[in-house]
Amino acid sequence: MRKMESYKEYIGHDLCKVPLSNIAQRIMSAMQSVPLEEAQNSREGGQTSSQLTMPAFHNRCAPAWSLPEVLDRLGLWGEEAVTPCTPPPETGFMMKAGVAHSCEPVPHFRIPCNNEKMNEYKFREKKITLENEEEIHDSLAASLNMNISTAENSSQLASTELTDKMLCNQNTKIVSSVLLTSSMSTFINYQDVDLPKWDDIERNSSVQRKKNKDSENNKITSLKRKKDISTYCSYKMEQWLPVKEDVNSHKTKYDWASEQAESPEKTFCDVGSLGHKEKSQLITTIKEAVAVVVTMVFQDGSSQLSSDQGLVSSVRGIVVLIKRQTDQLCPSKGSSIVNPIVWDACTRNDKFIYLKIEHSSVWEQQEQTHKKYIREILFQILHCTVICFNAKDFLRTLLHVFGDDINWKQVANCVVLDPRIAAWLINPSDTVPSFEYLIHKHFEEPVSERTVNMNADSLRNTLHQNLVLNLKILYSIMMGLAGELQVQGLWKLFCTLELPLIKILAVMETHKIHVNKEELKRTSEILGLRLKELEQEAHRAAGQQFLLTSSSQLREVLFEKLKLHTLCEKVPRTEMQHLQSTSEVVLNKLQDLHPLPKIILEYRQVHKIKSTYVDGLLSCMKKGFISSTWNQTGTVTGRLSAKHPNIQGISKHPVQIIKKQYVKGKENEIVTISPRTLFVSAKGYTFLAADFSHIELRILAHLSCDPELLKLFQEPETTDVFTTLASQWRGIPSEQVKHADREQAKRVVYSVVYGAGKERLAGCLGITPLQAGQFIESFLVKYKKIHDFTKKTIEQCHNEGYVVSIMGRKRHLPNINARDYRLRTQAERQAVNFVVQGSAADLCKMAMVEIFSSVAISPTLTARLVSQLLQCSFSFYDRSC
DNA sequence: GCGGTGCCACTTTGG
DNA sequence: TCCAAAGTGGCA
Repeated sequence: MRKMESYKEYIGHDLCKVPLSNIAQRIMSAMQSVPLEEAQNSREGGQTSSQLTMPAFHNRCAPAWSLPEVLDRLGLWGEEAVTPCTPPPETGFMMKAGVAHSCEPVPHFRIPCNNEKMNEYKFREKKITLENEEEIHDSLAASLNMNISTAENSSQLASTELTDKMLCNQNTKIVSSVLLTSSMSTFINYQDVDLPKWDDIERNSSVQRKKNKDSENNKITSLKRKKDISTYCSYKMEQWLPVKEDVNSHKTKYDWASEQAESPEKTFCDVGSLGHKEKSQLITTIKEAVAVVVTMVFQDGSSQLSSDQGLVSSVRGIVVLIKRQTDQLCPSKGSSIVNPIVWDACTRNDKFIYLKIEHSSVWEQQEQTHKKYIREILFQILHCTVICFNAKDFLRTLLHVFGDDINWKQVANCVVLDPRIAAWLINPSDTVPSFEYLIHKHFEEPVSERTVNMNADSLRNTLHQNLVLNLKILYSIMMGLAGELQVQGLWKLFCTLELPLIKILAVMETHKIHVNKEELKRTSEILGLRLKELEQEAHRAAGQQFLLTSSSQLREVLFEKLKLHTLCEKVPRTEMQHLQSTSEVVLNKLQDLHPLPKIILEYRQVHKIKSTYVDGLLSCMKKGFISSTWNQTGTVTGRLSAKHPNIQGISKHPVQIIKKQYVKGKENEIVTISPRTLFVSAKGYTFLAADFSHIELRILAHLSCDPELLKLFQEPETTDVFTTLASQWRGIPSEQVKHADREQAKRVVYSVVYGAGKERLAGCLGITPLQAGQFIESFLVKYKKIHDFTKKTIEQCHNEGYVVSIMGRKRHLPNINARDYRLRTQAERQAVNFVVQGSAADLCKMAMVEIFSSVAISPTLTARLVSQLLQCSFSFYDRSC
């Protein structure tokens, strides 16, 4: 949400006239550097090139995944973007369309690992390198040049040298430096020395980052109070030494019980107990750390690593494992995950600290001093590579608790690794419900904690010990998953899309969306009254009382009492129990035979609005606003999902309610209720909705190369594909196509593309199955290559066992070779759907990441980027506008 | 009889 | 025998 005045300036008028910053100009010229023809050639090239061992779809992904380039290849840029234009000679942003299809992404990061899988992977990579050396060279140079040239003004050659160095010097690479050049590239890409800095946080390349880090710290230190009050310090420096570790303890694979319980203060150090000197020493330690592993501890004693983590409990503190050096990992046999006990022996320099967040009853001044120091530490932690299970929750808490001191731009700059997301990316059918589940999965042994027969003290000791051990395990699991991601070719996707998205979602969740509570309550009453009326009408029509919301009771009335099924054709059955369905499709069929079905249809519509969008929304409200929770690992296709409320499912279409007037002579009033207008923007602001246009269909056109479908997008007069299709089918000019027609056309297209049966389509369109069958056939004849694409995808899935999106997102479909016809065909449809829907998810996430990083730089750039990116499809959801 | 839980049917959204 | 979600209420 931006200030209205600013957006009017940028969007309301001619965007081309908006002056651009230096870096924005570079981006824009790079966006324009690939002519349409060339882009199309590369598209065809991508289809025919099959020398590589990777699946064909994977070949399409660009090694340097810049959004403009990917979109270019999909024909997603507007006219301006495809006009040939020579970029300025000094630009480090040249895109080479020809390289786009040729290889899988080359990861910048290596986990020292000797297992066979890794060797095989390296071999494969080497093979690719030899075959496409030049292209990879160029593409890497292109991707890295953006990072380096702006900061160091170096040539392409210099950056390539750096790349080589990085690739050769694998065994000693540390996580943080790697992430600077891969996951952070999204943000660093936009760097320009000419750009005004928006805050004190450095946001430069790895080289400059280091320099700035030092000066940043000096700044922080200078902010510190001259005298630290540490009167209640009872612990000294020695006490935040590493926990005692038993080198011989790896006799069993995973022996929790063998760890001796120690006193909690020896386990990890509460930073509140440190003296002045120790405090600054701690800051230095964090500054030099290669990574930090963090977890939040809640009031009820649970942590982010507990399976029953504090749902209601508030945050008590944060436990941090400071990794001072990269571990010399000793991989266990047959597993890419390192045995934590073995690994334990190599980590003597690690430190554990505890940061108290909760407000206690100590003197106000001490509290302030403490908070200031905690803030300093967190500030420093945000400069490290942070590993956290459910990192989004951690970042959101930081924004919430330290909202005055830590803003979203600082969070935007940090590098977080979340093993949950890594595990989900490897197997998207697995939502990875808890950390314990993750351990269980990777060590294949039940995890139990020794908590029986203990007094309060030893119980606490054990909890602390477990926490320490869990943080170590978390680190090693993350390392293992990183290796696995590389083996699977998912590392770049993880770093460039999923990791930056964590921060975006954390920031999104801290935003408050205001809701008109009074309006909601009023609406709830109106709807309640209408429901009562409809209930009475239904009882009269049925000739008996029954529960309208109960499908079984309705089934009884419709088919046993009124026997309506005997008056029409076959009534569809429910999926699981094969009972006569009472769904919308059925009720639509029955509505001419009896008044009851129509009443039920209206009742359901009103009931849905009341329960989900009005009362449901009220129950999600906190102090007059709502904020959805976003789930990054909740879908198999890579899409995001939202809950409490599901903001993606808020009804789009307004509903008209007859409000009866109980005053004589007064006419009934018709009230229009549109759930989306119940959200209100703050004064002086407005909601801006921006959307890709026909993204899945465009992806389908790209992947299938169907000439008819491509034509639809290439014809300049075609503004909206579904409107065009609806006008063709109905034989009316496109101006006369209603919104409902367009929506129907959309559903029909997707239904047919993804393999809907004629019965389903017939129900959807209100035509006979025979007609529907004919329609499907003619559609697939007209768009012949879609069918070819579907066949090819299914075939590929049969061979490989999985399918891949354009950016390498994978979905395994074990049922693809099932004997059961039903299971097999379902897997086949899912395979086709995943390739397209997963690719759309890739692009949407990429857009989010690009837009988010550009917002942090300049609204002008953002406006240009958004408008081009989304084909200028804006709408304002605010009645005041 | 009461409350919690899981499954199912149905609805909304997105494509 | 379109795909992917979340929310609600009934029912066992």
